[in-house]
Amino acid sequence: MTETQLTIREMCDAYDVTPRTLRFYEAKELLFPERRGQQRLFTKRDQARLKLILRGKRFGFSLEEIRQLLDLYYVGDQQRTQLERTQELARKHLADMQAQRDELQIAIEELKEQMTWGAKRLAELEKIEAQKI
Amino acid sequence: MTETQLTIREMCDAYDVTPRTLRFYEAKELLFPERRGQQRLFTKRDQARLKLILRGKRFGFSLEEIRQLLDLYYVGDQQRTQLERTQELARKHLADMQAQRDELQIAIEELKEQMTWGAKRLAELEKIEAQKI
DNA sequence: CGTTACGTTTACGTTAACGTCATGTGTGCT
DNA sequence: AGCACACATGACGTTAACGTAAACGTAACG
Repeated sequence: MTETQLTIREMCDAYDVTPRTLRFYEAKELLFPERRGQQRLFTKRDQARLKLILRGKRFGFSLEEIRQLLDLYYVGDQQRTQLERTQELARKHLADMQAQRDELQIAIEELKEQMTWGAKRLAELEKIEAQKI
Repeated sequence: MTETQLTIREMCDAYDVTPRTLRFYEAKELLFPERRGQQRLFTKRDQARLKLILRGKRFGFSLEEIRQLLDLYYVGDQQRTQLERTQELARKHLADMQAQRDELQIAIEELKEQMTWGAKRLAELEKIEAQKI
């Protein structure tokens, strides 16, 4: 049975990060590993959070932004005003992400065009080289 | 007729960047403004490049990555090997961007789910508050 | 019992991408 | 001529997100 608690090394291997990074995230209150003596033990919750952190980073969100968003996934027993604030924040991020996706789609198509153009140029160059021989 | 050459200030106003940023991009060889005496004059080409730079940044690419990609849009008269190298680089970036888009789509859907869940919680809390009154 | 492996804290170093400040120069207006 | 003003060039400062090194604890292994 796969242990639900991971040591720092197992965590690093599993998610391809360094120990320094995990300690840094803990210091920034993004993760809250438990302790066995001095050792850190990363729970399922920490693992889920780390996945979200890494994903957020790939989308260009700062750690501070991510920290606030993480609350959304672990609401549990919040006050009403806090919950409303979190929802509002989420709305903004959602809009951000949708805009980013749309713009990304456009950029992808443009890049594809440029590449087919480049491919044509290459084909021409090869023809010319073939003639030289 | 809208002048095709922009001064640094016009450029800043048009694209919402600071002079420092434009000089920095020039130092990093991302832009190549001409000179009238000492003054910089940003050509159409520089403006197009700046748009691509800003877009690249929004997608989380580093300036160095962007610099290399910009070549793709200004191939003109490259050598064959250089052109091939550029195409290869573009393929990787394209794959990157597509993966990013797909992952982004998934994250968007997940976030939406969390938000409807949060909305339900909010509705419950409001019911309870209404009863208290 | 020494040492090897893994973990900890503390502190200083590093890189990217600019911001900020001091100082100098050319340009047009009055 | 005098002056403001936009722009130029260094040079140093700043922030985020870690890297790296020093100095120490502890558990297992031969």
